[in-house]
Amino acid sequence: MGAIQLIRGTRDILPEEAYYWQQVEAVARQILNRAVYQEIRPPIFEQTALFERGIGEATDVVSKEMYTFRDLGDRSITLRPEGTAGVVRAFIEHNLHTQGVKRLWYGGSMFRYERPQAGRQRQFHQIGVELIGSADPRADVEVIAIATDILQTLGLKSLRLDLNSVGNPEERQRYREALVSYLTPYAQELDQDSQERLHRNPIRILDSKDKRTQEITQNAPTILDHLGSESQAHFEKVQQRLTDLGIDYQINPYLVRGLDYYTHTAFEIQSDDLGAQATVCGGGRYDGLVAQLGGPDTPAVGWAIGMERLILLLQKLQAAPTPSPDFYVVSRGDRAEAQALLLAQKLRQSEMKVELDLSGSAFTKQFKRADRSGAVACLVLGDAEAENHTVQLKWMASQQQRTIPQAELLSMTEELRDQIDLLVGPS
RNA sequence: GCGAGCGUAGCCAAGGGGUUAAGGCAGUGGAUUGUGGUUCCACCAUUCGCGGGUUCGAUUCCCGCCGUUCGCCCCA
Repeated sequence: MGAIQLIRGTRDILPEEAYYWQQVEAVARQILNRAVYQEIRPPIFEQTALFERGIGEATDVVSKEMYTFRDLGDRSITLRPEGTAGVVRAFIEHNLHTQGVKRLWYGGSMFRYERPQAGRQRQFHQIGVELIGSADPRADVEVIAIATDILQTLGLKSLRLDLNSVGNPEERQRYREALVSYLTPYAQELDQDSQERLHRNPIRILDSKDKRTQEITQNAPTILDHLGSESQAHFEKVQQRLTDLGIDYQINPYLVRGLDYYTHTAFEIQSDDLGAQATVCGGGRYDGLVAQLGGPDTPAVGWAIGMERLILLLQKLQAAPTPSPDFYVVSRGDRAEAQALLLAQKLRQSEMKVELDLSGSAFTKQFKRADRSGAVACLVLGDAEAENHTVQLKWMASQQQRTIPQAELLSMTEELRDQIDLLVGPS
């Protein structure tokens, strides 16, 4: 068939699902507002070099997952694979560091060329925060607390917060060497992937799912043993403050994040209900990134929530309500139809929810649809009503019906509102 | 990028080398041309993801492609 279909790894968010998106956006907005985070909207595409420099050329994201192309001016353009790099670029470009500590949030589409899977798409959406300009451990805790607040307010339970410190670059380098020398004698026993990672990215071996590899790494040195006293103090403070706030976490020394810019605190919030793509929220501190991208040396911490994954969880928790109008307007005959349209418009302007039947079919059919729409009441206009400028108001549940002048109906919207709220509750 | 499973209507599906491709839900029309939720009737896939092959004949068997699901990898 000739119909054009959507591109692999993309999805249409249909009205039923859009309900959940709006719910998440509303909750997130509210909680971010209270913490006085401001929205920032960088472009969806940037110079390729931004991501290469920011995320790291050797990372999977940059080396094989970017949507990169040349535009007509022969510039290398990349659709953003994550949000932090663009936000930091904007932070530097507009000298936002002159404004002290900046608390920013963003939302929108990200693009990665990956094999689609449940909870993993090529175009996906994130909401993220960046707290730029503070090295205080309380900053780490603040952003984590915002994330857990959002998730909790949405009703999500049984999520795990995994916490680790990846130290500073020097500590990580020392650790890397220690790990390689520990693993090298076992090289032949490691699984295929891990053998390849031994020199390219040994830290990743720690979260291998291979059984034998896991046995070997059981006794491997951990990053936590290689932290200097400052890093250690920072990490301990973060833990202490999390505990103060009553936020449960578990230390996971194997937690490694895939983007190069992370320093010190790294964390993930995971769910058991998502299969292989368990991470709903991931983030951490990135003290080197602002300088790395040409700005003043500025510490920062942030996270991103995966909207699709979050919504998968939400959908398991609660069904989306179907929207139903206050009034369903039934009409037949030219004059009546014209008056019905006008009446509907006026009622909407008085903040009533009104659905107008456009079919022109028999009243029986229109009432059938009115019933299915879940309307609280029907407004009926036929030839007789059109003639007298009246309308029949029929309450669906009680089947009580009376004839009212249209002008009167419009002047009693307050009472109608009260009555509807009484019947079905405020919407 | 690799491995495995799946692909019959808007949704859930039965079927199986030979022409009528079950059924249910939803939808549309009617019984009921001015009044709903029940009921009854009718309609609703010239076609079984797409392309090619085998065959007298394929939706059914084979191959390729596409999509999707699960896992690996990676991450949100």
